[in-house]
Amino acid sequence: MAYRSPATGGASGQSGAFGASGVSGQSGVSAASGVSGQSGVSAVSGVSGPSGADGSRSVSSRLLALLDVFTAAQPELTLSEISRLADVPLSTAHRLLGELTAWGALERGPDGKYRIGLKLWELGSLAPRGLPLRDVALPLMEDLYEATHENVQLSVREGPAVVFVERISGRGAVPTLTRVGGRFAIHATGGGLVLLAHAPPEIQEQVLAEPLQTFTRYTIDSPVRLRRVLAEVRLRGYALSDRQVTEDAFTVAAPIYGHGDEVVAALSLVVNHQGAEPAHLVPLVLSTARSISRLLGAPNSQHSEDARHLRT
Amino acid sequence: MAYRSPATGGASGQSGAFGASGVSGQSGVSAASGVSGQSGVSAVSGVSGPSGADGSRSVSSRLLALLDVFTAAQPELTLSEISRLADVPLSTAHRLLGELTAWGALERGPDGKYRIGLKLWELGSLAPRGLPLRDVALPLMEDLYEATHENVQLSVREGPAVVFVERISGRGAVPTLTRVGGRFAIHATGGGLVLLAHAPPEIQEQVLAEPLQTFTRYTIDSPVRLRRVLAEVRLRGYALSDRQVTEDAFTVAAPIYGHGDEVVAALSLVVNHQGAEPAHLVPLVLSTARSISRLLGAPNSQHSEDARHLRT
DNA sequence: GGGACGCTTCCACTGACCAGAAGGGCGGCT
DNA sequence: AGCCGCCCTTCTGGTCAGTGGAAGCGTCCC
Repeated sequence: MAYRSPATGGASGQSGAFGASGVSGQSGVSAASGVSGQSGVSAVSGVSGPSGADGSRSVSSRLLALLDVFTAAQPELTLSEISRLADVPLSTAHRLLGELTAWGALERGPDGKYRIGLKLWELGSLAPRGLPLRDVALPLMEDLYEATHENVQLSVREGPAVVFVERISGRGAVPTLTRVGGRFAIHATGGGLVLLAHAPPEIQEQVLAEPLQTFTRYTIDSPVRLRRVLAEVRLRGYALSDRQVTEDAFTVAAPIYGHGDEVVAALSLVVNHQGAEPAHLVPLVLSTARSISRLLGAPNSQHSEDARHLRT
Repeated sequence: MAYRSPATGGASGQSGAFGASGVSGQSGVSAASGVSGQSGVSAVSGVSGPSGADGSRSVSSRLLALLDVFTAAQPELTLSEISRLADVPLSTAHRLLGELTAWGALERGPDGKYRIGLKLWELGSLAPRGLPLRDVALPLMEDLYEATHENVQLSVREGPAVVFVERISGRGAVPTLTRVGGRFAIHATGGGLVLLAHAPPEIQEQVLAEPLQTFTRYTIDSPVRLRRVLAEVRLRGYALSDRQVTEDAFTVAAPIYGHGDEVVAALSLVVNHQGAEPAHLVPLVLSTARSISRLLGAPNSQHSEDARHLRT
């Protein structure tokens, strides 16, 4: 049985939010290796919530734990590394990894290391909030890119974090810390602010209740200010983020609506903060976002009838 | 050396027709009517009944079987649909799906249907042959797109099939049948021919031994001709595919090399076959492919030895 | 040449998983 | 309206498949 104390060694829990690898400062808590519904990063002490507090038990959770150890920083691992990180006995890990490999979820390189297999990538590409969304948005993102040659990003919300689904960045554009498939703190990025502003109240409160990680001296770090900014975002219909992630990036972000006029994603344009002209950029982003919403079938984004023929 | 690569060994498994497995019964069969080989390249056995066979034994295989029922044609399924398709008892499916959902591999929509979750998409995005490859290639693909405004595609080989990893297509470009994350018959597409030409002999023989699915009257349908074409591709260093998939598409494809100068992917440009000028397009594709190879660290693609420091 | 490390295989034990059946809600059909 | 079928959810005991310790072996590093 699990004689190892589960909690103490904070290092055990890996998964969690792997933000930008290079970012200094305290790590983003992570934890939450359990299976409980809420990826409750917040579960700091608080309510006991004994259900599933500890250890992976069932086969499936072990299987998933094995997959969970793969991160952007460590995309290739050996058997024993996986066994240690996932806290699964070596022989069990060996067998399960063998099954995963046979199925194609994992692949083994010439060096014997395990890596995520293409089959899993194919499967993941079926996620409605992933590629299908991207497929609709990409052509219009291309247009925005060609018009500006800046960073164009598409992001969605996953719990209290923002996940980047697509990104176009020219060589001359401002460098950003984001990566497609990567997570980031929701209160810092422009797209995150849009998504948070339209998130359910409980999510907002959850974010507001936790310490706000800072990246630059401009990063929003007080709940009061964040609350005010969110209200502003809702009011104006777009978000601005001035050097809140890196010292030279200025972001304009707008919401993208789905079938039921709920916010399903955010479109953001990241430019150099020097010479940025919000008055010029905001209409560009807003109109592109609206066009994407229309393609997604958002009622409020349907113009009159002139948009009919734009459907593919 | 090192450890044996289990790659092709017993990978047969159930490469299960991933494409349009018309499981819905009903009248949906029409699509596959004309197709002899269907996409089931490997599944030769005509055992239609649920009798015997059934490899689902271990828990993990059932878990994976549950995931395997999601296809591009059916990205959202109910519990009982999944149970039927995966041939897993209802209660078992219910429990396993619950665990998958708790972990984030699946999500449930407001209608209760299951769909692939964003977490799985994030995980899949770590596949070395998926996004990382894409991240390197995309900027150069962008350049090629801006120069031509045609379809630019990036594909890799997975067993005896070709998988499309990235695709840029303008609104004015020729329509193609491909989809990012989707599979296709390897002998028909331009990128597939490149990948097959540089694939291990056993893969080539496997493809040559099976009936070659045809899409147009120009599709290569004889092993003899395919063999000749492959030799030609190796000799010239690029592949041409004239209306072999659709009646109006002309494709130029070139190999992309990795660290060890092995072919890891294919870059293809799809244009309208009318007015296509291979003499003009081939150098464009070749040079772009070579640039990507160089970024990937392919020795033979380095211009001189001064490129040493480009290695990551 | 010794030691450490990592991968693979084996096998007896046990507790986690499987499979039916029952309960309750929703929507379509007559 | 009422009926009926479909679907989802929960529960319980028996059984077997998953578990993991340990040993064998190859490789790499001191």
